[in-house]
Amino acid sequence: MIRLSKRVEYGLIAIRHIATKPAGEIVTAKEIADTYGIPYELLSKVLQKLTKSGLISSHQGMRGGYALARAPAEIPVSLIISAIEGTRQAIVQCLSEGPQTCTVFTVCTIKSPLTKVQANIERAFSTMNLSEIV
Amino acid sequence: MIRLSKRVEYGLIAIRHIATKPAGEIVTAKEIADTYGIPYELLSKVLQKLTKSGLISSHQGMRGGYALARAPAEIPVSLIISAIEGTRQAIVQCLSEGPQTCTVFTVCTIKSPLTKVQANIERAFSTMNLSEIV
DNA sequence: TGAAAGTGGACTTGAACGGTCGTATATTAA
DNA sequence: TTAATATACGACCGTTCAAGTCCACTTTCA
Ligand code: SF4
Ligand code: SF4
Repeated sequence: MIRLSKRVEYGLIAIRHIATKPAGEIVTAKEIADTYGIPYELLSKVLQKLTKSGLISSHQGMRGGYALARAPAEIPVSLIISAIEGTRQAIVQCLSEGPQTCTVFTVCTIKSPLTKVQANIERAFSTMNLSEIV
Repeated sequence: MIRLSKRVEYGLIAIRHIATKPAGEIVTAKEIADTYGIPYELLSKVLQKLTKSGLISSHQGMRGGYALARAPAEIPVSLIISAIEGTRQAIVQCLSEGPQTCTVFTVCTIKSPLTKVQANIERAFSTMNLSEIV
């Protein structure tokens, strides 16, 4: 079906939470987890992925935590999704894992229209940035 | 992630195949399965669901098969998806299984923007009909 | 009557998701 | 220097679901 993973939802909630704070303020994973009732360990994983892709910056050690690495307007939702999902972010297999991975690719008659749908969805997510959902 | 199920893809391929035939011509599940290399039993289930929702008509017995029940322009892709997926066709849980099913619903800060995204996707699928993908 | 077709339920398998645990490492305050 | 607090990271577990398979039944027509 067409469903966002919980990780993506948690990531969106978390990065939005960070964005509501004064710029540069550091927020801990625990604070976010407690605020929204999200499993701490799972949220940590998500925040680490967002860190690795450069959307937020991490600060280890005591008094550490996370802060935005860019302005909210510079963070499209599409980047958040791809940071968390890695591959598997396309509506159909052949568009994310490659044509070879689908056994019916050569005779498939719907990949062309679905590619257009995919483009529409991508555009929807890339034109919406963090500042719009705060 | 955001992915169409294989059932939906098979359903789209199948119903498009039927639509390419002269109106009223009956096509067997076996013919479709053979043409596209789709597992026959799985395809049958999908066609049965499309039949139950009135998008195609079935004819049992020898020389039986399936035919379109409406004109292609009267079959939006959204109907095909909902016929096959039943529930679980929303981008987030709270929109398809109901608000109560999500443990963080009351404090969730992203459901409002995601509802808009959902509306966009629904519009994309409901404005595209079968005649456009043939 | 029998072959060809749809109907429908049960079942298996594998992968993915959500979640958890344990440990290592970095930083800072006392 | 040390203890507390925080991220980093990999391994692990249980459930659910998608995909596919199997089989028994019914309908229809030649
Ligand atoms: S080739 Fe067709 S069936 Fe295969 S993944 Fe792409 S759209 Fe789906
Ligand atoms: S309430 Fe928020 S977290 Fe829960 S399903 Fe809806 S969007 Fe996702």
